Amino acid sequence: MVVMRLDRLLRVRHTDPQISLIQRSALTTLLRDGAMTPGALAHRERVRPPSMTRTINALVALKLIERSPHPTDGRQSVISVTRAGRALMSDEVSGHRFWLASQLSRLSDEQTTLLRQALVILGQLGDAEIGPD
Amino acid sequence: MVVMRLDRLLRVRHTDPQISLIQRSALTTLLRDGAMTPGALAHRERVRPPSMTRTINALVALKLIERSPHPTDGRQSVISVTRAGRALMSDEVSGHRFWLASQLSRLSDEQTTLLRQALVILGQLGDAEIGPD
DNA sequence: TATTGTTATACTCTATAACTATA
DNA sequence: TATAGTTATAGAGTATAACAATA
Repeated sequence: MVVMRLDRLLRVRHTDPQISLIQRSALTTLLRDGAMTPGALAHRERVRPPSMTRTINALVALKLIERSPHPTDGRQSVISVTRAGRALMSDEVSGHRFWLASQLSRLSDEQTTLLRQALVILGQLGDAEIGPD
Repeated sequence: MVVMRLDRLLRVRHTDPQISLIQRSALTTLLRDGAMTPGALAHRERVRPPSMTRTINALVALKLIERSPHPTDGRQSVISVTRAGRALMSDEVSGHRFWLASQLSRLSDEQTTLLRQALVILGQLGDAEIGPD
């Protein structure tokens, strides 16, 4: 229940409408783990390929990511973050332009540390059925 | 990002289709905080009144909650959980019938304790702008 | 005139099924 | 024949705007 309400809160408080939170999530994964195919990205993001196709199309239209042909398999393509995409994410992170940042700044160091550890556990829970790939 | 992916995961792994997770959340709030008006419930759940109207209608149709006239204000109504609603939630909790329970059982005691503390902090974060009411 | 709640409508994100192209 | 990806379509959940009833 807490997770669901936080999710709704994040969507509502997401005051930078340049890109949606889903798009941001995909972009973050691409930056963290490097270029990958649409299928791999869908897998990482825990959505089905058609859902990822829509997100990819939106980000391509914004020129934040780009499709390149796969070197060996003509069916696949490789998605990578453009210079503009990196700039956008860099701006957002460095500028602390989000409601979330101000909320987190209210916490004590102990609480921040605890949350950091909890996120690791929760992330692993989410990854459990997927594997490190 | 972790919160969003957990939210998607919970929706996908929600294997008991008797009621949706949103309906479950509303029911949990009503059980925890007692009967209240639709407006108050929408406020607690961080959704707008029209969204809550839909959830309430679904739960009323399932006879899990019921509307009663407000004692002093004819515009409002009071939503309370029915006997069937209590029974459903009781069954679900005691039966540990969810994917989530099995996932959590994989964790060590230390991890469980840490998560429990983290949920308190996250819950307060979510409540910060709303107040104890 | 203000407030509570509902109805009407539209948007976002997700999914399954069907289709195209390549392996 | 199987796989990767896209397109078509539908469902769930949320929002804003407009409306009805009551304070």
